Amino acid sequence: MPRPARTRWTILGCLSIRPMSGYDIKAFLDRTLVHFWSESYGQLYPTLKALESEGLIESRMEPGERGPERNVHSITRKGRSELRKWLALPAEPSPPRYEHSLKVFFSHAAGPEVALEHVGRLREETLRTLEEYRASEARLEAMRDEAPWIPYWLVVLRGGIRYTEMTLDWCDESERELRALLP
Amino acid sequence: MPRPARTRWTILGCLSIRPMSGYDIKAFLDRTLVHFWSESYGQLYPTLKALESEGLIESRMEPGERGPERNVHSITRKGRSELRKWLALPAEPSPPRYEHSLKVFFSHAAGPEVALEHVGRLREETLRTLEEYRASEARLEAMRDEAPWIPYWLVVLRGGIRYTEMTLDWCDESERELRALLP
DNA sequence: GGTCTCATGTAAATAGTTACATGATTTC
DNA sequence: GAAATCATGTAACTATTTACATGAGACC
Repeated sequence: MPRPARTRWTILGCLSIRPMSGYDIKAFLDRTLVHFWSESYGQLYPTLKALESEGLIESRMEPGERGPERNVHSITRKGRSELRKWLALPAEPSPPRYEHSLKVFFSHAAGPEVALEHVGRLREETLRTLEEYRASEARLEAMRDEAPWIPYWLVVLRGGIRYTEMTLDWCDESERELRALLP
Repeated sequence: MPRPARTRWTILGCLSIRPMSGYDIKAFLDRTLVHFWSESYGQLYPTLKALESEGLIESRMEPGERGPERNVHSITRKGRSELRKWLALPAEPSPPRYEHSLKVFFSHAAGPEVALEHVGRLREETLRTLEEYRASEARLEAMRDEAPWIPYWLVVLRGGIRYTEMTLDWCDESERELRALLP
């Protein structure tokens, strides 16, 4: 039994907001969901074709406002109903891939200095992410009543904020622990 | 340029602790690292062969204590040196796959009840994980001085504990937010 | 003329899971 | 004798990324 192909649901989710081209979907994902989910063009374009042939989306070419023609996709009634079915299903776990944790876990083979560098880099990355999150939060707060999906986005975003804050605390604690291992 | 194949480093990391069979490695990963990293037999066995042919590990058959023969692998000096090199490199980000977040994000298309169910399920899963973590923490604390790698494992484990505690707080907050959206 | 953004798509390769095949030993 | 655990491995498939090919329009 194959694992569920989640690109299709991601696309359907995006199109449930508004009609988009493949490029739009990619940009939307990269701007809004980048820390929770990502897709590449290599997945997006073939899946868009499949969804059209299944009647879950409708596509039509439109002249680009500035640039080439755009292939704009809209979700159909059938697509919306499939999306709702998928949303109601429990989330499937993805195999965990925390490379930072993996490296720290095995750092005895290299020494505490190496682990400390990983923690330091993670702190910097996390600080940058937190700034992005706070900016997004302010933006979404300001337009909270403009669209009915904003509250859901905020719920997810606040999970991200909690995650980054927790990570920074962990960095503090871990640096103390690891410095104690220094020769 | 292909993405780095991280199965090899995972194997080398495990063998830096002690010699293991493929079965041992899988069991070790599933018992100790399951929430941070995972590998399947389909990746493990072929990679073990590749590592042997590259001289990073050495393998020899041994009679099983209870059961069939075991193919036991040990890390070589060259393997240890390669592992150290990889450990010193910055961690590569993995594409994020938080399906819970994805579903909550798009839950406007299905309604707050659906989002609340996801949060509820996540809480239950997280509670179970937290129990496991606490048990592991107690076990590792008790044997802290028995092996020099335990402090590194504890650092990672405490990240997991913080993560689960943060998640439970998020579930509380999100349930309040989502209940306010109920009709 | 050069570079950036907009825009669509394909080909090749990798990474990874799942299911299957096989069989020994131990425990009930 | 059934079931669980120990143990190795392969085949088929899916998911996914990366790199490439292509080109229009805007801006400097």
